[in-house]
Amino acid sequence: MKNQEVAQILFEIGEFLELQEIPFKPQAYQQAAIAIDNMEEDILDLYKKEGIKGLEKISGVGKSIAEKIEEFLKTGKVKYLKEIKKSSPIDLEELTKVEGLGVKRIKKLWKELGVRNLKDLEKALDDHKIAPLFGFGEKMEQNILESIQFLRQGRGRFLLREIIPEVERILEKFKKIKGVVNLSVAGSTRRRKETIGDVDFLIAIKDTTDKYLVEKIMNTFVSMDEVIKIVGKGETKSSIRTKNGLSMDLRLVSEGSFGAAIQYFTGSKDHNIALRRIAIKQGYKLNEYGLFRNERKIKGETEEEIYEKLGMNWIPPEMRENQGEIELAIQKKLPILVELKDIKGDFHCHTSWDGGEHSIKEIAERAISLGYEYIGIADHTQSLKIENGLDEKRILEQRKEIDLLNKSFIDKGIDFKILQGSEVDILKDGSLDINDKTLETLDYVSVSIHSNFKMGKREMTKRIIKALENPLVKILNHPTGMILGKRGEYEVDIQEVLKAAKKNNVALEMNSYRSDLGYQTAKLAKEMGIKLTIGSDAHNKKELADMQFGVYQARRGWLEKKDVLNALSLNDLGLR
DNA sequence: GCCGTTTTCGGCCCGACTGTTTTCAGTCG
Repeated sequence: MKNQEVAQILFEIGEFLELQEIPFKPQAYQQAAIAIDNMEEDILDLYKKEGIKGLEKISGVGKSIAEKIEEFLKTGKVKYLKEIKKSSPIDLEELTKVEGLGVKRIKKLWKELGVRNLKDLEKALDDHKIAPLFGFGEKMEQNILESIQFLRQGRGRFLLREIIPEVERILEKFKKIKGVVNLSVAGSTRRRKETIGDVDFLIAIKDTTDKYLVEKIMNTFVSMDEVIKIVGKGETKSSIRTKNGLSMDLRLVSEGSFGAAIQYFTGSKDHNIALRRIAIKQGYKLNEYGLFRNERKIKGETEEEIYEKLGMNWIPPEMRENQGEIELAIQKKLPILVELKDIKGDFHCHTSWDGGEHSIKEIAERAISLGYEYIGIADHTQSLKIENGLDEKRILEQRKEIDLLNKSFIDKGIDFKILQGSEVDILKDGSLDINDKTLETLDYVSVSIHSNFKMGKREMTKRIIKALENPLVKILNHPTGMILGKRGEYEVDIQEVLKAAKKNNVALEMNSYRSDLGYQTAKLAKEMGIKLTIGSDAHNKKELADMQFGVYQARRGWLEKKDVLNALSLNDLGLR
C-alpha cells in the first residue's frame, strides 16, 4: 500500500508550508494526509481504476493535491516538495519529533543558530546557545535536552495488550479516592487501537473549585510509582512520563462536563473535527465542557445526550475514526458491534500435543470456565518441526483422546464440545502438508503460512489462493503474517486473497495475539460478505483470555455478531 | 488548498499549560 507514503509526503508539504507561514494551506495538506492514511482502499488501485477524478473523491483532496498524488504514483517523486525543501534545508521530519519543538521554534533555531537537524540541535545544546535566545530560556533548553534523550531511547508505540493492565491498575487507584464521581481512560486506549502512543485519563468530580480534592488527585497521579518525570501539573491537566517511556495525561472535569470531556478526549481527532463541524452547522459550539448555544450550555453530562442532541446515535469508541460512522449514526443505522460475551468458542489454540503448555483437557476446562460452547484445537502440523507438529498418524491418535473427552462431557451432562481442527502448514507451492484423507477426519481445517516468508508478492498470493481452493479448508489463519511489534507482513496481494476467500467460502482469522489482519481489512472483508473468526492463538490456558484483543479489533472493523464465525452456536456452525 | 442544507467566495476546531517576552506565543492533543 502506497497510502502511508502518500500521506507522509502531503504531511511534510504541510509542515514546510507552515514553516513559510502560509495560512490555511498547511491544514489543507495535513487533512488530506490524515484522510489518505485512514483510507481502506489502496490509493494506487483507486488511481488505476478511476484516475485523477478518483483521487479527488477523497475527502480533503482537490485538484491541486490530486495532481501531486498522481505525480508521486507515476514517478515516485513530487517536484513541489523538492522545491520547497530546497528553499529551507531543515530536516523538519526529524526535528518535529522533538517534544516541545514545533515549526515556529524550529524556524527560529535555524535562523539564529543555523540548526538544520537533530545533530545541529544537539551541538547547539552542548554549547548552551539555546537558552539565551529571545523566547527560549534555561528551562526550555533543559526540556529540549530531555526530549532528545527520550527520542534517542526510541519512543515507540505500545501494544494495547501491554497497556491495558496498567491502565486498569491506575483506574482502580483513583476509584478509591473519595469525591471521584466518574472516571475513564480516553484517547486511543478507549478506542482500542492496537497500538497506543500515550494514555489519557479523565476524572470527574462534583466541584472543580474544591482545591483540596483537586490537589489530592493531581498529587496521586504525579507521585505514582511508575512516574519518572512530571511533564506538567495544573488544576485541570497533568502529564507524566513512566519508567518504560509511556506518556500519560490526566484531566479533571466537573461532573456536568464529563460526557463532553470523555467525548472530546476519546477522539479520534478526525472524528471530533467532523462532529464539531456538524455542531457549528446546527448553531452549536462543541468543546470539552459541553454543547453550547450562545454561551449557554445545553448538554454535557453524558456522551449519549451530546450525540443525541446533534441528531445521531451514540457511536461506540472503536468506530470513531471518521470513516463514515457519523453518517450511519445520523441515519440511525449503526451496526451492533460484536462483544466479548457473544463469543461462543475459539478456533485457534494449541495444546501439549504440539509443544503448547497445557493438555487438551486443561485447555477445554478453561474454555468451559470462559463460558464457551466449544473449543477448536488447532495444533501445528508436521512441517513445523520446531513446534513438534503433528503428522497424519498423530492426528488420528489425537482424535481418540478428543472423542474420549467429549464422551466424558456428555456423561457429566456438560454442554460443551471439543472440536479437532488443525493449523495445517501451507507449503511453498501452496499444497498442504497433511493429506486430504486425514484432513477429512477433522472437524474443520485451518491453514497458515509459517515458512518461506520472503517470496515475491505474486508467488505468495498464488500460494495462499491455491491453499484456499482446497475444499476442505475452512479458515485462513493470520492472513498477512504480521506479528504486531515483532514482524512485518509478508508481501501479499490481500485484495486477491479476499476475493479467493469469498469465492471458496473460507473465513479469515483476526488473530488476537498478532493483530495481523488490520481492522480496515476486516471491514473490507465484511463488506464483501466474508466471514471472520477471532482466534486467540493461545499456547496455554491463560492466553485463551486474549480473545478480548481480537474482539476489540473486530469492533474497530465494524464487525457484528453475524460476521464472526465463532460467535455462532455449535449447531449453527454447520459442522458434522 | 479545500469546500458548500447560509456559500463558487469566504471561511477554515478549540482550549490548557508552559515558559517567558509581564500579557502572550507556541505547542500539544
